[in-house]
Amino acid sequence: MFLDDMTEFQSSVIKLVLKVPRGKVTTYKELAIALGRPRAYRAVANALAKNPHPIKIPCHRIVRSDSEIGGYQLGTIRKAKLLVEEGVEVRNKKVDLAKYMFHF
DNA sequence: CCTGGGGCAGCCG
DNA sequence: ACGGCTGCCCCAG
Repeated sequence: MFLDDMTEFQSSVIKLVLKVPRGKVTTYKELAIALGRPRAYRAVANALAKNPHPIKIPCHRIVRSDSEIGGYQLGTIRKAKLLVEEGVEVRNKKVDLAKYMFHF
């Protein structure tokens, strides 16, 4: 499957992302912490940026710590749309973390 | 609200 | 193998 041809780091990031339920979000930083590399948030973002299956992998549920939805391979607009479809309200490119944040 | 500096896996020469 | 970039970032100032 898609977890094959990628590094350990990358696949471990993907696995965690798959745990985030619909209607919830988490941050790049949270993922880094969950991975035991609290300072690797930038690398986490990169891993998702190159993810080969943006459809099967809900990387749109990963937002920035400052509550901005952040970037997306297929366009920020698309990311916002996907979130809204899942029930996460997005206003001015921002989400209510206190309300939608998923904790590992 | 904007800015600089920090931090890290991947990619490329 | 080595070193210098480059990002779906973060946070203090």
